[in-house]
Amino acid sequence: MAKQASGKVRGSRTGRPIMALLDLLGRRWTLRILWELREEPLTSRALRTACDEASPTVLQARLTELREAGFVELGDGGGYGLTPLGRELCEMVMPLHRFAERWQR
Amino acid sequence: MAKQASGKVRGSRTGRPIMALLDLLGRRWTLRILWELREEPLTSRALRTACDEASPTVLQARLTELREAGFVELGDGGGYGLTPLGRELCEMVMPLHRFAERWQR
DNA sequence: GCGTATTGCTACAGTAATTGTAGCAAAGAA
DNA sequence: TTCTTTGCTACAATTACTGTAGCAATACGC
Repeated sequence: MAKQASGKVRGSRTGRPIMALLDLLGRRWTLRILWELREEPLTSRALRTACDEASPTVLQARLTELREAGFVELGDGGGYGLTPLGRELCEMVMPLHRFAERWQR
Repeated sequence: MAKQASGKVRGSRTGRPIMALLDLLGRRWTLRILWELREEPLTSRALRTACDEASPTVLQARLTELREAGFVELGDGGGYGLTPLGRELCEMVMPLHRFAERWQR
């Protein structure tokens, strides 16, 4: 897959940051990755296991996007972890846990 | 497109509700739809306009999913609006607005 | 040195999801 | 009737994702 043009973000045609963010979070596995990294950094393999064996192709793509967005970083000794900004975003996703349990179906 | 098997939710293989919710929200336009309905109900056409002319095929699919999930409902006089549960979920998405503006790029 | 196991990452073909355009039936207003 | 709007769908083209396999680089024990 060709890499996305620099700086360009799908869905941000209006220029409103919220649209770019909603679009980024609305891609498959993005929210899940943030969720799985909520406690500790994970290696790419561990992350894949946590994400129900999702294909490394997408995971790699999402990780690149999340890194370019400044939410995720690759630590020195390997392993992906949340940046301070990413942790802040994750804090907004966490409450979904309790909501989901009340929601059930 | 064939309709999804009843009750089955993609990404919920573990049975954990949070996974089903993250997967639902991780589909294209889902978060955006919740965002656009945050203030008032919109007709399908108005929603499409708000969503940057997204194809009615996906919007219809997402609206059906959101209705089955109990987050969105079709009012008597036409027009899609959030249910109380959906409004609650929307409350958790709203803070992303301010976050996105600080995030920018 | 050697093998072996890990790291992050990529190629490739097949499949599923999304797009873009066009159009439908039903309900209401003129 | 005609015109307009409602929610909704068909269809082919395009894009995104899956599943499997494998790469180079690094680090282990031997």
